[in-house]
Amino acid sequence: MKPYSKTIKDSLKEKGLKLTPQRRSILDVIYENKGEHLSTEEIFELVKERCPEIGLATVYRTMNLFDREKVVYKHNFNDGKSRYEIILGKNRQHHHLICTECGTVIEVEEDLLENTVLEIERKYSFNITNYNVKFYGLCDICRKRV
Amino acid sequence: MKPYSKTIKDSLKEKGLKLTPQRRSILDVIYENKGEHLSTEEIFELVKERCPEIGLATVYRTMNLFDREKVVYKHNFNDGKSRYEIILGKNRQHHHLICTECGTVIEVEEDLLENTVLEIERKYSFNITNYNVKFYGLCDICRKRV
DNA sequence: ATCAATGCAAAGATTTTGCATCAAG
DNA sequence: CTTGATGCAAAATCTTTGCATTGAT
Repeated sequence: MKPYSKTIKDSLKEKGLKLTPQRRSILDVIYENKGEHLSTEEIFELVKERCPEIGLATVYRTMNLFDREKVVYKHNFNDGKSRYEIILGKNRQHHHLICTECGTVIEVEEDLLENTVLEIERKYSFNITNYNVKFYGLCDICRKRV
Repeated sequence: MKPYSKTIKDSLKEKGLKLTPQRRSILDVIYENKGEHLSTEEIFELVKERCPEIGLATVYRTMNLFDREKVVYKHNFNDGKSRYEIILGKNRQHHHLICTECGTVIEVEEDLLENTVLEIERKYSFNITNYNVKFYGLCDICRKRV
């Protein structure tokens, strides 16, 4: 049993939703690629290897479901498509450095704003469940090249 | 003369690009709506009022140009379209609280990570030119309602 | 039996592109 | 005149939806 299965299955069942073979395969794929930021099409291709009858529309529907249920985080790196990252255990995202020259995305693992969250919540009367930071600039290679 | 015109015109000219009437009108519109996050279509509609012959494709092309030239920041609030915000003077963005229930976007004016930027730059060998924080959660109204 | 989930194809929406024309240096 | 910019329409993407069918509970 994959480490995510129990909790996700439960939280789906609570809402009368099912963990179908298709959804399980998608979950497996995004778990096994937890370092990547796969697009819907890429997930579709990978899932097809183990579940050839799946349709692209199902992947789109499932990713929307997983986004609503906070199983994944939906990223936008300005390449025209949504990209997804599984949310594991701790409920906060990690963050990204995005090179504006070559588009490379580098993960940042720090807990950047844990201290600030409470302050902002109070000041703006807003209940923060997650946050995400994107840093834009030049990666090491492009800085030397440009 | 609008306060942005000088610098932007210069930085365009340096690259052999022109500040045409269409581009100037777009600039006027996004400057006059600096509190908003207008979509391309919305910009198009507003620009048409003062420049009726403009085509939608020109607005798309111009917004891409302005994004590359760092005249605007291209936002994604997961509503299916890109939304733009003019970048004025100080080169850092402000940040946003996004309600996952109703989609409301609230501006956060704090300087959140100025102290952390240098640290991250060193640690990841990355030259940060801008950053953006999105906080997700429930706004005051939705928290009471849901 | 019921109700959600699926696959497929069609439709929708946003964004990009090809091309002839226009405008400025 | 040369080169970028424009407008229009067509094309290209990505994403959603309608509908008949399937599959669990």
